[in-house]
Amino acid sequence: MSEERKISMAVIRRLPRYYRYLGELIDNDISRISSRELSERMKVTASQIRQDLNNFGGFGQQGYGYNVEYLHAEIGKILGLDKTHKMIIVGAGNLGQALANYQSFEKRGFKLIGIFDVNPRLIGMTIRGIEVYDIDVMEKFVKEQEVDIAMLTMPKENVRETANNLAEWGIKGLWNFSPVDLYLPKHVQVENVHLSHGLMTLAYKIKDQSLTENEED
Amino acid sequence: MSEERKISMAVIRRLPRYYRYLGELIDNDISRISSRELSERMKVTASQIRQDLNNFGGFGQQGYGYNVEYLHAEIGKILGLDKTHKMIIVGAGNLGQALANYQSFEKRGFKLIGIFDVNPRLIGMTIRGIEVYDIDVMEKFVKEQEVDIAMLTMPKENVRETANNLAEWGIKGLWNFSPVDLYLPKHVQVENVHLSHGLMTLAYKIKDQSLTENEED
DNA sequence: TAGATTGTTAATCGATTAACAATC
DNA sequence: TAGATTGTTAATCGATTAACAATC
Repeated sequence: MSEERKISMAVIRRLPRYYRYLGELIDNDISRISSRELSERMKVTASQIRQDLNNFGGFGQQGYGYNVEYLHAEIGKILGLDKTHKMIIVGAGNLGQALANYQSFEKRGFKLIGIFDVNPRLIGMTIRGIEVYDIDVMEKFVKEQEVDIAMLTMPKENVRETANNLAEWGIKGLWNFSPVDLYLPKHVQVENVHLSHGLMTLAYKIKDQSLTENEED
Repeated sequence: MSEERKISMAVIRRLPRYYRYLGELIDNDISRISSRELSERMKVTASQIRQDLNNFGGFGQQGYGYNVEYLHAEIGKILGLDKTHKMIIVGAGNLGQALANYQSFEKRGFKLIGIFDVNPRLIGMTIRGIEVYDIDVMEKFVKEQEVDIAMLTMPKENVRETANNLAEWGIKGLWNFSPVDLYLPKHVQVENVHLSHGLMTLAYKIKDQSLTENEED
């Protein structure tokens, strides 16, 4: 069945950045770009850009470069942004509320359809039109709505149990904001945002000026 | 002048995770651990752990393993957590407020001393005892207080200019939460949290089950 | 002393960069 | 056609893993 290449996460993690730069080029009415010029803007090698893209197919044209709009759309498809993802937030505290207010996720097809919390004072509240429900009804909701992604913004004490439950109820991806590592069945994908790790890394960089910094995402 | 090794960012980005696991071991009254046992808990190779640690010196003892408390403290020192870092938040919106409420940063020596915003309705407010100031007084504040780190949680439109200003005023590190890449003088370290990148990566993983995932931080 | 486990060197593996023929 | 730039192979570089002698 066609392609049988294994694409490394290093490559995947660079795609959103390409996607962002290409989006900006579109905003600036730039319709065509060469790997060299893009490499200068992004501070990476042109070679890397061409290698990365060629993991997925030949999107460019010799002597011309890449069509910005087309490449943007293709990378979007690779990332799955052409599909709608139904999301919920578990934990309506500060961080949960902050993320609920992110408009930009919708634009990429990530649709927030529910927020859950244990706190009676938050239940019934509405954030950007989305209701905060009692966590007791989460099982029913996740199963009936076929929720794809859950953002875990709750206290770390309950994260493991909640993650296991969600996995059982058929969730496909967890976006985990707690300082806990989740080990789940492989049909559930996990993406961690360990904020404190980033802060510690920054502290190190401040201390030690002699870096090798390979790349940021 | 002693050590002259170049330590890669791949190694540095693993340190916070070691630090976290060692902290948990301390909480569980485990005072000693071998690289093999730690590797099983963390799902990495024992070899990698020993290699990583030996970049900074021999913290273990043959036939015994590592003293948990000692290793934890040493990694803390490497990361610079034994020093106090003065922090400010620029942008008192949802995300800024969420981060202002993170207690755990203080424990690692990151001390929030001010929050800044342009919105008159937020100025004067207090979050966890820390005042929200008018952004007009930020220059004076940063210079007088010798602020180390700024968390940038403001709208992306103003981020570049603010970052440049902060760099000029002597900031050492920027923790950037906006979908913008900052190119600054090398005496200013930048750590990005591109939330949307993480979400897009998660969408890809959901789509494509055949991963190579190298490692999370 | 015997057993365990590190520190460290060597081997492997993977990712990045360079180079260039293919081709628009 | 000549020039530009891709797609792709080959070379290099770096990171991970394996192996084992040193040593507690």
